[in-house]
Amino acid sequence: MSVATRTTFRHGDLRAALLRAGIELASSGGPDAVVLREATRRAGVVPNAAYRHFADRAALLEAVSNVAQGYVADAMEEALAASPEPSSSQDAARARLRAVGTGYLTFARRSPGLFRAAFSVPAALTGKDDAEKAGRGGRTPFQLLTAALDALVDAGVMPEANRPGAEFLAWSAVHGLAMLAIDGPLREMPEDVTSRLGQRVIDMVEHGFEVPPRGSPAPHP
Amino acid sequence: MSVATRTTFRHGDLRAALLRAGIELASSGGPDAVVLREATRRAGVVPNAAYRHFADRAALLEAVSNVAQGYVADAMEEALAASPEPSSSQDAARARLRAVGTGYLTFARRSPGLFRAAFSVPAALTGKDDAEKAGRGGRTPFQLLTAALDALVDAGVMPEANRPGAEFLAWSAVHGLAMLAIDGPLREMPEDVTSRLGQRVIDMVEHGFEVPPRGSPAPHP
DNA sequence: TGTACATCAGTGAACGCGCGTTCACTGATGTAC
DNA sequence: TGTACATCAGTGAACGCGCGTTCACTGATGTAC
Repeated sequence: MSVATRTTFRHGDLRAALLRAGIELASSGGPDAVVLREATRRAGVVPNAAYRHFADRAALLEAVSNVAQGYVADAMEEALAASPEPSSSQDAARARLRAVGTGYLTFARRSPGLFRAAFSVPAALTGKDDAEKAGRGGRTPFQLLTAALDALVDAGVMPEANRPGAEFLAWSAVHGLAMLAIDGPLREMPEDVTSRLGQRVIDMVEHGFEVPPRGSPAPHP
Repeated sequence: MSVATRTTFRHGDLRAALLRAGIELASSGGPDAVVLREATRRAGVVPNAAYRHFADRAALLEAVSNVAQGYVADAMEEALAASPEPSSSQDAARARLRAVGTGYLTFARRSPGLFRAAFSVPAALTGKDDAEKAGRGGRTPFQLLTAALDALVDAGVMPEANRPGAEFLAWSAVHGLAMLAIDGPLREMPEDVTSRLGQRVIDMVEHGFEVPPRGSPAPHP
């Protein structure tokens, strides 16, 4: 694979090489496949050399997770770019939220191993360094989601009363579908079925956000 | 823990003992903690004795997963029993669906390790033997969900057009929340916050199911 | 009711595996004078 | 511009660990006559 044939004693950029190897490993086998020794093997280096650049295996895994989260952000931005021109500011806000969900699901389907590395590793998610998780646009998936929800409120599509905690409702819905499609009962389903389900999950979230909370007066039409 | 002191050569019921040990292990460490050698240790038996009762580690894990799924079914039935007396058949149908979701989430919060063993092990979910996954009421979580959705249609609460695939929409929403609360960013949140989020996720699902699908005429009031 | 025998649950010992991590080292690089 | 030296990236060897699984066995049990 990417076994480097080195002539120099110094590697050059071992940290980057290990990270790249870690990403390859996560891609094909998920977070459990991110194995220090294998990463050093692929970088053409002795196992303990990794400790010059990562404190331990968990640190490598966290770095991989951050990169993967950046990719997810990219997928979200791509989905937004691919969405049809909105005819109103309300539609624009809706399209933005849908793109966040669609990008998340597309990435999960396309790179299940990396997806799990991004979002199924407790330590990685707790890590504070937001900048490391950003995509090319400079924002993390969570920031993109938050901004999309804010825009939904600003456009008057979502009642303010629904806003608090909304990121976790939206996240739950798409995350659950992603997990069921990767590990669970949807694993064997053809892609067009799961992607239709994805759009329905997003519909459900959208509806849920537009409806005023329990006990509120209905908005006038 | 449950290290048996045996006087007889025959164990008596080693299969059950291994299964019990497997459940203990999953309870405290999730599916990865279900380790053949440790299970035999706890059963007071030599490692390879396990092979008289399980083909391999995966078979033990699958059995643990099935038992755990039975527990989830029990939690759902308990949630239903605890829900307030419905005043109409519509309310009864809604309460049934809510109980399914609430039981799922309650179990995930109470037994995260077992929950993951139940629903994050591909092989376990694909296995055909439904009876093994049933709770005391004789039904599996998936069967309870399906029945609740059917009841929702029968009561006229959910348009028939929404019915196909609805189990995966509902499942996704609560499953995602459960996973985020176990492994993810909701892990550190106090229980009352996550349980309120749980109810909001269920609200969202309920709303989503009652709204006619895109492009359909609105139902008359 | 008593005995011979087949069954098969659990034993004992060992296999090969790969992992993360620590230790004392060496030798290429970049810097200060 | 040339040389001495400190730095520190990568080496070599080893550690202890626990795992799943296979093999040939032994001895308690239940059954057939």
